[in-house]
Amino acid sequence: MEQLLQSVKIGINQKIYVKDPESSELGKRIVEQSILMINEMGFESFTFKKLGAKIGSNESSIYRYFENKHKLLLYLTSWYWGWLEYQLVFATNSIADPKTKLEKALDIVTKTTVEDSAFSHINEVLLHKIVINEYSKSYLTKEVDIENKEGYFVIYKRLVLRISKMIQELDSNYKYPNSLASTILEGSLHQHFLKDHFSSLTDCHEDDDPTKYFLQLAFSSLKS
Amino acid sequence: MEQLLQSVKIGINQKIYVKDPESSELGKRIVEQSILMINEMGFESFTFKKLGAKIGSNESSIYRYFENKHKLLLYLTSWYWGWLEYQLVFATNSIADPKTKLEKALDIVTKTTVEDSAFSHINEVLLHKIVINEYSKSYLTKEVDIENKEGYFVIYKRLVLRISKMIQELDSNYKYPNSLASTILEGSLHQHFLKDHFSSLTDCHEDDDPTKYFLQLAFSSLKS
DNA sequence: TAAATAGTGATAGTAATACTATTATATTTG
DNA sequence: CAAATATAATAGTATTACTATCACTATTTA
Repeated sequence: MEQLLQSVKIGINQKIYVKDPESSELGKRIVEQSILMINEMGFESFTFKKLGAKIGSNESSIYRYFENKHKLLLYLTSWYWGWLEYQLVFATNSIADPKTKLEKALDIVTKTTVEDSAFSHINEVLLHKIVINEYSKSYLTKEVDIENKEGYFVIYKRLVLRISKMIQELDSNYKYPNSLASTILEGSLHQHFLKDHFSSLTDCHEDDDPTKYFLQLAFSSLKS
Repeated sequence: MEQLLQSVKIGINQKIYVKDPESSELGKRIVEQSILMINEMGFESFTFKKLGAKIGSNESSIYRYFENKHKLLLYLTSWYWGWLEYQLVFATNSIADPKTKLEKALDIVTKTTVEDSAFSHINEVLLHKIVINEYSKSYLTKEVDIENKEGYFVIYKRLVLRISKMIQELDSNYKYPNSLASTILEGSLHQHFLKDHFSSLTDCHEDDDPTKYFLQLAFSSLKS
Protein backbone atom coordinates (compact mmCIF):
# COMPACT_ATOMS: atom_id res chain seq x y z
CA MET A 1 0.00 0.00 0.00
CA GLU A 2 2.76 2.41 0.86
CA GLN A 3 4.52 1.81 -2.41
CA LEU A 4 1.33 2.45 -4.28
CA LEU A 5 0.66 5.62 -2.33
CA GLN A 6 4.14 7.03 -2.75
CA SER A 7 3.38 8.23 -6.24
CA VAL A 8 -0.02 9.60 -5.36
CA LYS A 9 -0.57 13.31 -5.05
CA ILE A 10 -3.80 14.74 -3.65
CA GLY A 11 -5.14 16.95 -6.43
CA ILE A 12 -6.33 20.31 -5.18
CA ASN A 13 -8.09 23.06 -7.10
CA GLN A 14 -5.34 25.36 -8.38
CA LYS A 15 -7.39 28.44 -7.59
CA ILE A 16 -6.91 27.74 -3.90
CA TYR A 17 -3.20 28.54 -3.99
CA VAL A 18 -1.04 31.14 -5.72
CA LYS A 19 1.88 28.77 -6.04
CA ASP A 20 1.64 25.02 -5.47
CA PRO A 21 3.14 24.35 -2.02
CA GLU A 22 4.07 20.85 -3.19
CA SER A 23 6.42 22.39 -5.74
CA SER A 24 9.12 23.55 -3.31
CA GLU A 25 10.73 22.87 0.02
CA LEU A 26 9.46 26.18 1.42
CA GLY A 27 5.94 25.31 0.30
CA LYS A 28 6.09 21.98 2.09
CA ARG A 29 7.40 23.63 5.23
CA ILE A 30 4.54 26.14 5.10
CA VAL A 31 2.02 23.30 4.98
CA GLU A 32 3.81 21.16 7.53
CA GLN A 33 4.29 23.88 10.12
CA SER A 34 0.91 25.53 9.62
CA ILE A 35 -0.70 22.22 10.62
CA LEU A 36 1.31 22.17 13.83
CA MET A 37 0.62 25.82 14.60
CA ILE A 38 -3.11 25.85 13.86
CA ASN A 39 -3.41 22.83 16.09
CA GLU A 40 -1.56 24.48 18.92
CA MET A 41 -3.04 27.96 18.87
CA GLY A 42 -6.26 27.61 16.90
CA PHE A 43 -7.07 29.21 13.56
CA GLU A 44 -7.99 32.63 15.00
CA SER A 45 -4.64 33.22 16.70
CA PHE A 46 -2.65 31.79 13.82
CA THR A 47 -1.04 34.40 11.53
CA PHE A 48 1.32 34.34 8.56
CA LYS A 49 3.72 36.48 10.53
CA LYS A 50 3.98 33.89 13.30
CA LEU A 51 4.29 31.10 10.74
CA GLY A 52 7.06 33.00 8.96
CA ALA A 53 8.98 33.35 12.18
CA LYS A 54 8.55 29.66 12.99
CA ILE A 55 9.85 28.39 9.65
CA GLY A 56 12.71 30.90 9.60
CA SER A 57 11.16 32.68 6.68
CA ASN A 58 9.10 35.76 6.07
CA GLU A 59 5.46 36.77 6.02
CA SER A 60 5.79 38.04 2.46
CA SER A 61 7.17 34.72 1.25
CA ILE A 62 4.10 32.88 2.53
CA TYR A 63 1.84 35.26 0.66
CA ARG A 64 3.50 34.00 -2.51
CA TYR A 65 1.90 30.61 -1.83
CA PHE A 66 -1.45 31.56 -0.32
CA GLU A 67 -3.49 34.72 -0.78
CA ASN A 68 -4.56 34.66 2.88
CA LYS A 69 -5.03 32.29 5.79
CA HIS A 70 -8.56 31.43 4.74
CA LYS A 71 -7.20 29.98 1.50
CA LEU A 72 -4.59 28.06 3.45
CA LEU A 73 -7.38 26.54 5.56
CA LEU A 74 -9.25 25.63 2.36
CA TYR A 75 -6.06 23.99 1.11
CA LEU A 76 -5.48 21.97 4.27
CA THR A 77 -9.07 20.80 4.60
CA SER A 78 -9.33 19.99 0.89
CA TRP A 79 -6.18 17.94 1.24
CA TYR A 80 -7.68 16.08 4.17
CA TRP A 81 -10.92 15.27 2.35
CA GLY A 82 -8.96 14.25 -0.74
CA TRP A 83 -6.81 11.97 1.34
CA LEU A 84 -9.88 10.48 3.05
CA GLU A 85 -11.57 9.99 -0.30
CA TYR A 86 -8.52 8.11 -1.50
CA GLN A 87 -8.62 5.83 1.56
CA LEU A 88 -12.31 5.24 1.00
CA VAL A 89 -12.07 4.42 -2.68
CA PHE A 90 -9.04 2.23 -2.13
CA ALA A 91 -10.71 0.24 0.62
CA THR A 92 -14.19 -0.14 -0.88
CA ASN A 93 -13.40 -0.52 -4.57
CA SER A 94 -13.19 -4.27 -4.54
CA ILE A 95 -16.17 -4.89 -2.28
CA ALA A 96 -19.18 -6.16 -4.19
CA ASP A 97 -21.76 -6.48 -1.43
CA PRO A 98 -23.44 -3.08 -0.90
CA LYS A 99 -23.86 -3.57 2.83
CA THR A 100 -20.25 -4.58 3.49
CA LYS A 101 -19.18 -1.73 1.25
CA LEU A 102 -21.14 0.91 3.14
CA GLU A 103 -19.98 -0.54 6.45
CA LYS A 104 -16.38 -0.17 5.38
CA ALA A 105 -16.99 3.37 4.11
CA LEU A 106 -18.58 4.50 7.37
CA ASP A 107 -15.77 2.90 9.30
CA ILE A 108 -13.16 4.90 7.39
CA VAL A 109 -15.10 8.13 7.56
CA THR A 110 -15.97 8.10 11.27
CA LYS A 111 -12.83 6.63 12.86
CA THR A 112 -10.09 8.66 14.48
CA THR A 113 -7.35 9.11 11.91
CA VAL A 114 -4.18 7.06 12.23
CA GLU A 115 -0.82 8.09 10.86
CA ASP A 116 0.00 7.60 7.20
CA SER A 117 3.69 7.61 6.39
CA ALA A 118 3.13 8.20 2.69
CA PHE A 119 3.05 11.97 2.97
CA SER A 120 6.04 12.84 5.07
CA HIS A 121 5.40 16.54 5.59
CA ILE A 122 1.73 16.14 6.49
CA ASN A 123 0.59 14.87 9.87
CA GLU A 124 -2.82 13.37 9.13
CA VAL A 125 -3.70 12.88 12.79
CA LEU A 126 -3.29 16.58 13.55
CA LEU A 127 -4.94 17.50 10.28
CA HIS A 128 -8.00 15.49 11.31
CA LYS A 129 -8.09 17.53 14.52
CA ILE A 130 -7.93 20.74 12.51
CA VAL A 131 -10.81 19.54 10.36
CA ILE A 132 -12.84 18.78 13.51
CA ASN A 133 -12.17 22.20 15.03
CA GLU A 134 -11.96 24.49 12.02
CA TYR A 135 -13.61 22.98 8.94
CA SER A 136 -16.99 24.63 9.34
CA LYS A 137 -15.30 28.04 9.49
CA SER A 138 -14.18 27.51 5.91
CA TYR A 139 -17.73 27.48 4.56
CA LEU A 140 -19.72 29.44 7.16
CA THR A 141 -18.88 32.73 5.45
CA LYS A 142 -20.65 35.31 3.32
CA GLU A 143 -18.48 34.20 0.39
CA VAL A 144 -19.61 30.53 0.31
CA ASP A 145 -21.63 30.76 -2.84
CA ILE A 146 -18.86 32.46 -4.81
CA GLU A 147 -16.23 30.09 -3.48
CA ASN A 148 -18.46 27.11 -4.13
CA LYS A 149 -18.83 28.24 -7.75
CA GLU A 150 -15.05 28.53 -7.97
CA GLY A 151 -14.91 24.87 -6.98
CA TYR A 152 -13.27 25.23 -3.58
CA PHE A 153 -15.43 22.50 -2.05
CA VAL A 154 -15.50 19.93 -4.87
CA ILE A 155 -13.58 17.23 -3.04
CA TYR A 156 -15.84 17.37 0.01
CA LYS A 157 -18.96 17.32 -2.13
CA ARG A 158 -17.65 14.37 -4.14
CA LEU A 159 -17.00 12.47 -0.93
CA VAL A 160 -20.53 13.09 0.35
CA LEU A 161 -21.95 11.98 -2.99
CA ARG A 162 -19.86 8.80 -2.99
CA ILE A 163 -21.37 7.83 0.36
CA SER A 164 -24.81 8.85 -0.88
CA LYS A 165 -24.40 6.51 -3.89
CA MET A 166 -23.43 3.64 -1.64
CA ILE A 167 -26.56 4.27 0.41
CA GLN A 168 -28.69 4.25 -2.71
CA GLU A 169 -27.10 1.03 -3.92
CA LEU A 170 -28.06 -0.63 -0.68
CA ASP A 171 -31.59 0.75 -0.55
CA SER A 172 -32.87 2.43 -3.69
CA ASN A 173 -36.15 3.32 -2.01
CA TYR A 174 -34.58 5.33 0.80
CA LYS A 175 -35.65 8.93 0.48
CA TYR A 176 -32.76 10.81 2.06
CA PRO A 177 -29.42 9.46 0.82
CA ASN A 178 -27.80 12.89 0.47
CA SER A 179 -29.00 14.12 3.85
CA LEU A 180 -27.90 10.92 5.54
CA ALA A 181 -24.46 11.04 3.90
CA SER A 182 -23.91 14.68 4.83
CA THR A 183 -25.21 14.08 8.35
CA ILE A 184 -22.73 11.26 8.85
CA LEU A 185 -19.70 13.20 7.59
CA GLU A 186 -20.52 16.40 9.46
CA GLY A 187 -21.94 14.56 12.45
CA SER A 188 -18.83 12.48 12.81
CA LEU A 189 -16.69 15.61 13.18
CA HIS A 190 -19.22 16.93 15.67
CA GLN A 191 -19.22 13.76 17.80
CA HIS A 192 -15.43 13.83 17.91
CA PHE A 193 -15.61 17.44 19.10
CA LEU A 194 -18.22 16.64 21.76
CA LYS A 195 -16.12 13.74 23.00
CA ASP A 196 -13.29 16.19 23.72
CA HIS A 197 -15.27 19.14 25.10
CA PHE A 198 -18.89 18.28 25.90
CA SER A 199 -18.80 14.66 26.95
CA SER A 200 -22.30 14.82 28.43
CA LEU A 201 -23.71 15.39 24.93
CA THR A 202 -22.34 12.23 23.36
CA ASP A 203 -22.22 8.51 24.08
CA CYS A 204 -18.72 8.12 22.63
CA HIS A 205 -16.10 8.29 25.32
CA GLU A 206 -12.33 7.97 25.68
CA ASP A 207 -10.86 5.89 22.86
CA ASP A 208 -14.31 5.17 21.57
CA ASP A 209 -15.08 6.34 18.03
CA PRO A 210 -18.59 7.32 16.93
CA THR A 211 -18.39 4.51 14.36
CA LYS A 212 -20.79 2.10 16.08
CA TYR A 213 -23.32 4.84 16.64
CA PHE A 214 -23.32 5.88 12.99
CA LEU A 215 -23.46 2.28 11.77
CA GLN A 216 -26.53 1.69 13.94
CA LEU A 217 -28.03 4.97 12.78
CA ALA A 218 -27.54 4.29 9.08
CA PHE A 219 -28.53 0.64 8.99
CA SER A 220 -31.67 1.21 11.04
CA SER A 221 -32.92 3.60 8.40
CA LEU A 222 -32.00 1.42 5.44
CA LYS A 223 -33.74 -1.76 4.36
CA SER A 224 -31.14 -4.34 3.49
CA MET B 1 -50.14 31.89 24.40
CA GLU B 2 -49.00 35.41 23.73
CA GLN B 3 -50.41 36.63 26.99
CA LEU B 4 -48.57 33.93 28.82
CA LEU B 5 -45.33 34.69 27.01
CA GLN B 6 -45.50 38.41 27.59
CA SER B 7 -44.23 38.06 31.10
CA VAL B 8 -41.54 35.57 30.19
CA LYS B 9 -37.91 36.57 30.03
CA ILE B 10 -35.28 34.24 28.62
CA GLY B 11 -32.79 33.80 31.42
CA ILE B 12 -29.20 34.10 30.30
CA ASN B 13 -26.03 33.52 32.31
CA GLN B 14 -25.08 36.90 33.76
CA LYS B 15 -21.40 36.31 33.05
CA ILE B 16 -22.13 36.63 29.33
CA TYR B 17 -22.91 40.33 29.57
CA VAL B 18 -21.46 43.29 31.47
CA LYS B 19 -24.82 44.99 31.78
CA ASP B 20 -28.13 43.28 31.02
CA PRO B 21 -29.24 44.53 27.58
CA GLU B 22 -32.86 43.92 28.62
CA SER B 23 -32.49 46.60 31.30
CA SER B 24 -32.42 49.62 29.00
CA GLU B 25 -33.60 50.95 25.66
CA LEU B 26 -30.03 51.19 24.41
CA GLY B 27 -29.42 47.57 25.38
CA LYS B 28 -32.48 46.44 23.45
CA ARG B 29 -31.42 48.43 20.41
CA ILE B 30 -27.97 46.83 20.57
CA VAL B 31 -29.54 43.38 20.51
CA GLU B 32 -32.16 44.25 17.92
CA GLN B 33 -29.79 45.91 15.46
CA SER B 34 -26.93 43.46 15.95
CA ILE B 35 -29.27 40.70 14.76
CA LEU B 36 -30.05 42.64 11.60
CA MET B 37 -26.42 43.52 10.97
CA ILE B 38 -24.88 40.09 11.61
CA ASN B 39 -27.47 38.69 9.24
CA GLU B 40 -26.61 41.17 6.53
CA MET B 41 -22.84 41.22 6.71
CA GLY B 42 -21.92 38.04 8.57
CA PHE B 43 -20.21 37.81 11.94
CA GLU B 44 -16.67 38.41 10.63
CA SER B 45 -17.46 41.79 9.05
CA PHE B 46 -19.66 42.90 11.93
CA THR B 47 -17.97 45.32 14.38
CA PHE B 48 -19.08 47.33 17.41
CA LYS B 49 -18.01 50.49 15.60
CA LYS B 50 -20.42 49.80 12.73
CA LEU B 51 -23.16 48.84 15.17
CA GLY B 52 -22.61 52.06 17.12
CA ALA B 53 -22.97 54.09 13.95
CA LYS B 54 -26.13 52.25 12.98
CA ILE B 55 -27.93 52.77 16.29
CA GLY B 56 -26.80 56.40 16.55
CA SER B 57 -24.62 55.57 19.49
CA ASN B 58 -20.99 54.91 20.16
CA GLU B 59 -18.60 51.98 20.17
CA SER B 60 -17.67 52.64 23.78
CA SER B 61 -21.30 52.51 24.88
CA ILE B 62 -21.70 49.02 23.43
CA TYR B 63 -18.67 47.82 25.36
CA ARG B 64 -20.59 48.64 28.54
CA TYR B 65 -23.04 45.89 27.63
CA PHE B 66 -20.76 43.29 26.07
CA GLU B 67 -17.05 42.69 26.62
CA ASN B 68 -16.57 41.84 22.93
CA LYS B 69 -18.46 40.59 19.91
CA HIS B 70 -17.84 36.97 20.82
CA LYS B 71 -19.81 37.49 24.04
CA LEU B 72 -22.57 39.18 22.07
CA LEU B 73 -22.76 36.11 19.83
CA LEU B 74 -22.94 33.91 22.92
CA TYR B 75 -25.75 36.10 24.19
CA LEU B 76 -27.75 35.96 20.96
CA THR B 77 -27.36 32.22 20.48
CA SER B 78 -28.09 31.49 24.16
CA TRP B 79 -31.22 33.57 23.81
CA TYR B 80 -32.25 31.55 20.75
CA TRP B 81 -31.70 28.20 22.46
CA GLY B 82 -33.52 29.44 25.54
CA TRP B 83 -36.43 30.58 23.43
CA LEU B 84 -36.50 27.25 21.58
CA GLU B 85 -36.35 25.36 24.86
CA TYR B 86 -39.34 27.34 26.07
CA GLN B 87 -41.29 26.47 22.92
CA LEU B 88 -40.34 22.84 23.34
CA VAL B 89 -41.28 22.57 27.01
CA PHE B 90 -44.50 24.46 26.45
CA ALA B 91 -45.58 22.25 23.57
CA THR B 92 -44.56 18.87 24.95
CA ASN B 93 -45.33 19.29 28.64
CA SER B 94 -48.84 17.95 28.47
CA ILE B 95 -48.14 15.08 26.11
CA ALA B 96 -48.13 11.73 27.88
CA ASP B 97 -47.32 9.36 25.03
CA PRO B 98 -43.52 9.22 24.62
CA LYS B 99 -43.68 8.80 20.85
CA THR B 100 -46.04 11.72 20.25
CA LYS B 101 -43.93 13.75 22.64
CA LEU B 102 -40.67 13.10 20.79
CA GLU B 103 -42.38 13.71 17.47
CA LYS B 104 -43.52 17.11 18.64
CA ALA B 105 -40.09 17.92 20.05
CA LEU B 106 -38.32 17.06 16.80
CA ASP B 107 -40.86 19.07 14.87
CA ILE B 108 -40.13 22.18 16.93
CA VAL B 109 -36.41 21.71 16.84
CA THR B 110 -35.97 21.07 13.11
CA LYS B 111 -38.55 23.39 11.55
CA THR B 112 -37.76 26.80 10.09
CA THR B 113 -38.52 29.38 12.75
CA VAL B 114 -41.66 31.46 12.41
CA GLU B 115 -42.13 34.89 13.92
CA ASP B 116 -43.02 35.30 17.57
CA SER B 117 -44.54 38.63 18.48
CA ALA B 118 -43.89 38.18 22.19
CA PHE B 119 -40.39 39.65 22.06
CA SER B 120 -40.76 42.83 20.10
CA HIS B 121 -37.10 43.75 19.72
CA ILE B 122 -35.93 40.29 18.69
CA ASN B 123 -36.55 38.87 15.24
CA GLU B 124 -36.54 35.12 15.81
CA VAL B 125 -36.54 34.28 12.10
CA LEU B 126 -33.29 36.19 11.52
CA LEU B 127 -31.88 34.90 14.77
CA HIS B 128 -32.44 31.34 13.58
CA LYS B 129 -30.45 32.21 10.46
CA ILE B 130 -27.64 33.57 12.61
CA VAL B 131 -27.63 30.36 14.62
CA ILE B 132 -27.42 28.34 11.39
CA ASN B 133 -24.53 30.39 10.03
CA GLU B 134 -22.60 31.36 13.15
CA TYR B 135 -23.38 29.13 16.11
CA SER B 136 -20.51 26.72 15.68
CA LYS B 137 -18.06 29.64 15.73
CA SER B 138 -19.11 30.31 19.32
CA TYR B 139 -17.73 27.00 20.56
CA LEU B 140 -15.06 26.09 18.01
CA THR B 141 -12.45 28.10 19.88
CA LYS B 142 -9.43 27.44 22.06
CA GLU B 143 -11.40 28.86 25.00
CA VAL B 144 -14.31 26.35 24.88
CA ASP B 145 -13.38 24.45 28.00
CA ILE B 146 -13.00 27.59 30.11
CA GLU B 147 -16.20 29.08 28.74
CA ASN B 148 -18.03 25.82 29.21
CA LYS B 149 -16.94 25.77 32.86
CA GLU B 150 -18.22 29.34 33.19
CA GLY B 151 -21.60 28.03 32.07
CA TYR B 152 -21.84 29.82 28.73
CA PHE B 153 -23.41 26.81 27.03
CA VAL B 154 -25.80 25.59 29.74
CA ILE B 155 -28.99 26.33 27.83
CA TYR B 156 -27.87 24.46 24.73
CA LYS B 157 -26.71 21.50 26.80
CA ARG B 158 -29.99 21.42 28.72
CA LEU B 159 -31.90 21.37 25.45
CA VAL B 160 -29.88 18.46 24.10
CA LEU B 161 -30.39 16.58 27.35
CA ARG B 162 -34.15 17.20 27.25
CA ILE B 163 -34.33 15.55 23.85
CA SER B 164 -32.04 12.78 25.04
CA LYS B 165 -34.41 12.09 27.96
CA MET B 166 -37.38 11.90 25.60
CA ILE B 167 -35.47 9.39 23.51
CA GLN B 168 -34.72 7.30 26.58
CA GLU B 169 -38.35 7.42 27.70
CA LEU B 170 -39.38 6.00 24.36
CA ASP B 171 -36.68 3.33 24.19
CA SER B 172 -34.72 2.73 27.38
CA ASN B 173 -32.53 0.15 25.63
CA TYR B 174 -31.25 2.51 22.96
CA LYS B 175 -27.52 2.95 23.39
CA TYR B 176 -26.94 6.42 21.96
CA PRO B 177 -29.56 8.88 23.23
CA ASN B 178 -27.09 11.74 23.77
CA SER B 179 -25.39 11.28 20.43
CA LEU B 180 -28.71 11.06 18.64
CA ALA B 181 -30.04 14.17 20.35
CA SER B 182 -26.92 16.20 19.60
CA THR B 183 -26.84 14.91 16.02
CA ILE B 184 -30.41 16.05 15.47
CA LEU B 185 -29.90 19.56 16.89
CA GLU B 186 -26.59 20.17 15.15
CA GLY B 187 -27.63 18.26 12.04
CA SER B 188 -30.78 20.29 11.67
CA LEU B 189 -28.77 23.51 11.49
CA HIS B 190 -26.47 21.85 8.98
CA GLN B 191 -29.30 20.65 6.73
CA HIS B 192 -30.77 24.15 6.72
CA PHE B 193 -27.39 25.49 5.68
CA LEU B 194 -26.98 22.90 2.92
CA LYS B 195 -30.45 23.71 1.60
CA ASP B 196 -29.33 27.31 1.08
CA HIS B 197 -25.80 26.75 -0.23
CA PHE B 198 -25.09 23.12 -1.15
CA SER B 199 -28.41 21.78 -2.36
CA SER B 200 -26.81 18.70 -3.92
CA LEU B 201 -25.80 17.51 -0.45
CA THR B 202 -29.29 17.41 1.03
CA ASP B 203 -32.72 16.06 0.17
CA CYS B 204 -34.54 19.02 1.68
CA HIS B 205 -35.38 21.60 -0.92
CA GLU B 206 -37.17 24.94 -1.19
CA ASP B 207 -39.74 25.33 1.58
CA ASP B 208 -39.05 21.82 2.74
CA ASP B 209 -37.76 21.46 6.30
CA PRO B 210 -35.48 18.60 7.36
CA THR B 211 -38.20 17.53 9.81
CA LYS B 212 -39.36 14.44 7.94
CA TYR B 213 -35.82 13.25 7.42
CA PHE B 214 -34.98 13.52 11.11
CA LEU B 215 -38.24 11.89 12.17
CA GLN B 216 -37.49 8.94 9.91
CA LEU B 217 -33.91 8.85 11.16
CA ALA B 218 -34.84 8.87 14.84
CA PHE B 219 -37.77 6.49 14.75
CA SER B 220 -35.92 3.93 12.65
CA SER B 221 -33.29 3.66 15.35
CA LEU B 222 -35.75 3.47 18.22
CA LYS B 223 -37.97 0.54 19.15
CA SER B 224 -41.41 1.84 19.98
C1' DT C 1 29.94 33.07 -20.01
C1' DA C 2 26.86 36.91 -19.49
C1' DA C 3 22.30 38.19 -18.94
C1' DA C 4 17.85 37.47 -17.69
C1' DT C 5 14.68 35.53 -14.57
C1' DA C 6 12.66 33.47 -10.59
C1' DG C 7 12.48 32.66 -5.72
C1' DT C 8 13.28 34.31 -1.28
C1' DG C 9 14.01 37.52 2.58
C1' DA C 10 13.85 42.01 4.82
C1' DT C 11 11.85 46.30 5.59
C1' DA C 12 8.40 49.67 5.55
C1' DG C 13 3.93 51.23 5.22
C1' DT C 14 -1.44 51.23 5.33
C1' DA C 15 -6.18 50.69 6.74
C1' DA C 16 -8.90 48.38 9.81
C1' DT C 17 -9.86 45.93 14.08
C1' DA C 18 -10.47 45.34 18.84
C1' DC C 19 -10.03 47.23 22.21
C1' DT C 20 -8.84 50.99 26.70
C1' DA C 21 -8.86 55.40 28.86
C1' DT C 22 -10.40 59.90 29.59
C1' DT C 23 -13.49 63.54 29.59
C1' DA C 24 -17.84 65.87 28.81
C1' DT C 25 -22.68 65.93 29.01
C1' DA C 26 -27.24 64.47 29.92
C1' DT C 27 -30.46 62.07 32.97
C1' DT C 28 -32.03 59.96 36.95
C1' DT C 29 -32.40 59.45 41.83
C1' DG C 30 -31.95 60.54 47.05
C1' DC D 1 -30.31 70.77 44.61
C1' DA D 2 -26.42 67.51 44.89
C1' DA D 3 -24.78 63.11 43.77
C1' DA D 4 -24.65 59.26 41.15
C1' DT D 5 -25.23 57.05 36.86
C1' DA D 6 -25.61 56.40 31.85
C1' DT D 7 -24.22 57.78 27.61
C1' DA D 8 -21.47 60.04 23.98
C1' DA D 9 -17.27 61.75 21.97
C1' DT D 10 -12.56 61.67 21.34
C1' DA D 11 -8.12 59.90 21.38
C1' DG D 12 -4.86 56.43 21.64
C1' DT D 13 -2.69 51.50 21.46
C1' DA D 14 -1.26 46.98 19.78
C1' DT D 15 -2.20 43.80 16.40
C1' DT D 16 -3.79 42.09 12.05
C1' DA D 17 -3.91 41.48 7.28
C1' DC D 18 -2.26 42.79 4.01
C1' DT D 19 0.78 45.61 -0.22
C1' DA D 20 4.89 47.47 -2.17
C1' DT D 21 9.58 47.90 -2.79
C1' DC D 22 14.20 46.42 -2.90
C1' DA D 23 18.17 43.47 -2.42
C1' DC D 24 20.33 39.05 -2.76
C1' DT D 25 21.01 34.52 -4.63
C1' DA D 26 20.39 30.50 -7.42
C1' DT D 27 19.14 28.89 -11.71
C1' DT D 28 18.10 29.02 -16.32
C1' DT D 29 18.82 30.38 -20.92
C1' DA D 30 20.72 32.92 -25.10
